Amino acid sequence: MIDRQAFRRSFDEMGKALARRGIDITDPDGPWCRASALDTIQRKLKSEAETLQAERNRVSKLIGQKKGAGEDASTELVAMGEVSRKVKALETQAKKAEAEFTAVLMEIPNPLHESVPDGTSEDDNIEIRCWGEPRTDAVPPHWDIGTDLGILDFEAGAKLAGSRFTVLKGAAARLERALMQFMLNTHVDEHGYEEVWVPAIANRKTMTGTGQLPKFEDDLYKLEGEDAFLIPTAEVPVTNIYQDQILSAADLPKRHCAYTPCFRREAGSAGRDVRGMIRQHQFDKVELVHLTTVERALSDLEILTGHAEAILQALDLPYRLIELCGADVGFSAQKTYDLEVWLPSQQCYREISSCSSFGQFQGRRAGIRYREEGGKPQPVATLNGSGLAIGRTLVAILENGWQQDGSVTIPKALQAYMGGMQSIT
RNA sequence: GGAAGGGUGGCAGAGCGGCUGAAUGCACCGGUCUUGAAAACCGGCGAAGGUAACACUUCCGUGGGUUCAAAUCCCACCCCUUCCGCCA
Repeated sequence: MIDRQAFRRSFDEMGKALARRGIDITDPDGPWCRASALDTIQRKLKSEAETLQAERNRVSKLIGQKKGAGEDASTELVAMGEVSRKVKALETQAKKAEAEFTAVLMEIPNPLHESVPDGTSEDDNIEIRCWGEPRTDAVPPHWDIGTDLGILDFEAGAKLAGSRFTVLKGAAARLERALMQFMLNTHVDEHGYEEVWVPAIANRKTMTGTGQLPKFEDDLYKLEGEDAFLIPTAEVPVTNIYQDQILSAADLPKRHCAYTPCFRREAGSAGRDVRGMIRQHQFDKVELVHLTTVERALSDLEILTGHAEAILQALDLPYRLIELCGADVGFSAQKTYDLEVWLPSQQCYREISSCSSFGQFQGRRAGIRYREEGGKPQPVATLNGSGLAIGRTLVAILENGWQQDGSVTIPKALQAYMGGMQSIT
């Protein structure tokens, strides 16, 4: 959620930062203009209600004193009966206006950081750097590689659950598990993360805290009969561990990594990546989450991104780092880097990790605050990134490790996790 | 799912219609004392909105209700603990 103070005091600046996302800030029916109008109404009603409340409090105290002293207070009692009715009516109105205002604020995305490049589509994203040598020879798509080796079974996945589900068998199942272990171990042992294990179901408040709700309910799997959802990413439960807490500045930065399954309805993705394992309704991911100070947010983003890159490098997978332009940065983020891994069958780079700084946007929504010594509490800055998406990593290994004889070479770093297996045949 | 108990400030824990935004202890901050520290003593110390600063308003799980007045009484819901049932 955007900062209310800043919304009023830096209205024009913030509007400009939002306009760079392609949002029309002059549309009177748009959230930006509506928020502005609702704020005025809300504040007026609130101040009217407060004036009357002050009167009621003052006289009620007087009544108490008079009664205590055995004096007659009937005049005040009658007068306050009337005031009390008015207060109640005004309070209700003010509360309603405040709720409407907040609801609209919740739908306004995070203003972009000034360093984010301009752009109108993903074509305007900027390549920052490349790593590794992309292979350019003809490589079959991973679904053929996996099916031929008998380790990916898309038909079984479809039978069990529907399209966009896959069954992994033998070496593929083990590879999935090996990747999970390898990634967690690397982040814990080499990058200093504290590992957490969290629920894969989150309630509405938690989903709202990180920004998935209220706007993106259609992307989530909702549980029948409960106000709870399957998590689309570990970011949700891990960040919200600190929901409604005040941390000490000395506790920051907090760095957590977590493995969870992730569930996405992919409602708007009909026809995209229908074959193979690139876009699944359920996939595994190891996620990196930072809670830090406002000052450190941007520099910590570089650090976090580096931790994700380290995994790709250790697996010897060619990749590039791109910075998303204004039009492509997600709702809650202020700045985002994507890591894209080379897929030889498609002769292009595909997203395998997304690392974002959220500034105080999530901290404000989720009520996660920190206090400098002797200072006032303020929202923490949050960051997160995939470290990495495991299913897509598996795809990348199958394709980049594919040999002419149909076998797949396993990256050295994973061989110990595979029981010494060097290649899948 | 059934029964009982409970949700109060960073933590622990009183309060159970007005003098309570909340005793007390711990933690924390400032001071006295001390070569220094500890102890002891003195003072301060919740959050949000609002203000130039005050004032003022709101917040004792959440939402309603009763009352001139609610942390305190009533209703509903949520969560936690214990016991029973079921179960990996």
